[in-house]
Amino acid sequence: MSTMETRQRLPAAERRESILAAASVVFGDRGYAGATTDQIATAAGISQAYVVRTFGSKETLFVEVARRAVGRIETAFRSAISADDDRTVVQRLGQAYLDLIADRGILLSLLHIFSLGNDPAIGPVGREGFLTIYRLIRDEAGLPPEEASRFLAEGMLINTVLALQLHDSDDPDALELVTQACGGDLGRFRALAAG
Amino acid sequence: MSTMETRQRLPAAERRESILAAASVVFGDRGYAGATTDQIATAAGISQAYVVRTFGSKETLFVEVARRAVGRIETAFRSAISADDDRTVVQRLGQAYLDLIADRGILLSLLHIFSLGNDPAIGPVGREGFLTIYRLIRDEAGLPPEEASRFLAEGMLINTVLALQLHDSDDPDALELVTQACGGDLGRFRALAAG
DNA sequence: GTCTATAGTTCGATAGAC
DNA sequence: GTCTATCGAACTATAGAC
Repeated sequence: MSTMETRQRLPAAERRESILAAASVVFGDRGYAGATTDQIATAAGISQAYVVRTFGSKETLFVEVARRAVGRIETAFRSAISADDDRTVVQRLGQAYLDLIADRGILLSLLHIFSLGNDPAIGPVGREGFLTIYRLIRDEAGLPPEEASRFLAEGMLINTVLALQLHDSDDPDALELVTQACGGDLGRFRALAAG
Repeated sequence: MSTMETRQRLPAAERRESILAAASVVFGDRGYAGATTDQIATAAGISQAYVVRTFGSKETLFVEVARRAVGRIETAFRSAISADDDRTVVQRLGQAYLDLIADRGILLSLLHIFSLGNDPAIGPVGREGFLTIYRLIRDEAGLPPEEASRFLAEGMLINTVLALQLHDSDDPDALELVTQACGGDLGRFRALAAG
């Protein structure tokens, strides 16, 4: 008897989604060049060849993951902007950004995309995504350029401490820094990152 | 007759330095996994085998580049702290950080190191480097945790717009953002990045 | 101190069966 | 819709000559 459960036959759209989800995690952990289509396939529970077949190439898949990640941020921010409770817009946006930590891979994939501005295929996608987010918080949330810039800076710090896994460190300085980066609630940061 | 100039025989120490300088640029552009020892060798004007021979492995070379980059920041910051002119410490540190853009590769290599916290060999080096810089600006420059954190955040944003090459964009929003990120002097940012 | 040659591995992509 | 098998390219690292 086989220890492997039978592979499921899925409609194309669902299979695409499951591959994108797996790819987001693997790309987030290892970066574009460091990730292999075989690791993504294993994470998605299918064969390596099928991953490539579904998206045409590793590069196309990465770009799709990148666009999805930016789209998730846009959605989360628009929802935060229209929430209109007793907090300020910036507070709501910050909260929304932190919540994205729970979906492992989104912020880390973006970090890797933004670091490859030199790549002829990936660079333009990264620039477009970054500017899209900047315009959203400036024009739709109404933050002046200076505040919008500061907000993005705080986001980049969150991405960095998340990638470095400083929240899992037992160094008191690391925890102090993570606490500052996430606006005070270390426990929440850790819980979201552990998810 | 050969069109290639004769290769120079250098003392080991000098050769190591020239390889490290080349590796810093290539790793900064492509990341750890994306860079090849052959690209580094070409940039350094020597053979691929000699690069590996000199450092034992690509990984060892990358770790050495990372430690050098952190060391450069430490040196620059200590110098800024002890400068003691009419500016504030934060202003001097910010200026010192921006000046590092001129040495192509330092900030970009660091960006890539910080994004690989999950890697068993590279992760610890990244965490150690990041915390070293945090402690320096907190304990030696005397910034309270909140200010130190904000300073690091601004640094991460600078790294990001630099990697994305937004300073070369002709999009007005990109330029506005870079201007904010570097504290107002876009021309200076561009000049430094152009090298 | 530095090179050429190459071994050994890994990886993305394609072909073709079911 | 999904797999197995495999090709060909790219890359790190080693061996050995000069």
